[in-house]
Amino acid sequence: MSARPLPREFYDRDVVQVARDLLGKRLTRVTSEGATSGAIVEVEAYRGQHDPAAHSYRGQTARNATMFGPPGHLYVYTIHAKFCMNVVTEPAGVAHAVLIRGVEPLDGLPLMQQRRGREPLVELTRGPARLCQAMSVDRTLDGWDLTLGREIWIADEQVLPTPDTAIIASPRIGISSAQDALLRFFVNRNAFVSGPKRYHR
DNA sequence: CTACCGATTGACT
DNA sequence: GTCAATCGGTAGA
Repeated sequence: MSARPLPREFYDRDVVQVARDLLGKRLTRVTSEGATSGAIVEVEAYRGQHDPAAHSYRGQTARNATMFGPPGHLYVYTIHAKFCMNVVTEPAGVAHAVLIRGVEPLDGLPLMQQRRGREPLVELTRGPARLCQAMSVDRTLDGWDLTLGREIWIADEQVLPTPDTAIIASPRIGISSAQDALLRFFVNRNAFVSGPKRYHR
C-alpha cells in the first residue's frame, strides 16, 4: 500500500471534483491512544461565496477563517455541541470545502468503540459528528495541514473501489437553502452512509 | 451583555 | 415517524 498523503495539488482543484475523488480514499488519524482509519464513503461539497448553504457564504469570520486559507487544510467546526470535519479545496481566498459525512472503519475499531461508548459497528463512523468523535477530531485540529502525513491525513490510496457507476449524487442533508443542488456524493449501498434510508438513493 | 439558532444526534411514540 | 438536548458562533441591544 502506498500510504503517502495526498499532495497539495489534489486539493487545489474544483471542489466537486475533489469531493468525488475523495470517495474510497483512506482517512487516518493517529493520537497517543493509537491509530484509526477508514475509507471515505460520503461527502458534501460547499461552494463558498456562491453557495447560500456554505458557512463562508456571508464572508470570513473567526469561525470559518480556515475555509479562506490554502487548500489541503482541515476545517473543523462545532454544530449542536458536536464537531464536523471538512477538507479545504481550491486556491487560498476561494472558500470552498468538502464535508466528510461517513467513513467505513478499517483500523482501530476497539479504540473507536471506546470513544463512542461501545456501540454497534455501523454507528461508529456513520454521520459527520459521530466520525469526529470516533477519530478524536475537535477544534484544536482546525487548520491542520493534511499533506504532512501525521496526526491526521488522507492517503493517496484507493481502499474501496468507487467507479462512477457506484457514486450517487443527491441533495445535501440538514440545510435549509440550496436544497436543489446535487452536491452530496456517496458510495451506493454502503452501510456507513448517513441519514435514514430515504437518503440512501 | 442577551437571544437566537444550527452542514446533528439519539431517545422516544 | 417526532422531538428535545446541547453550546459555541453570531447578531443585535
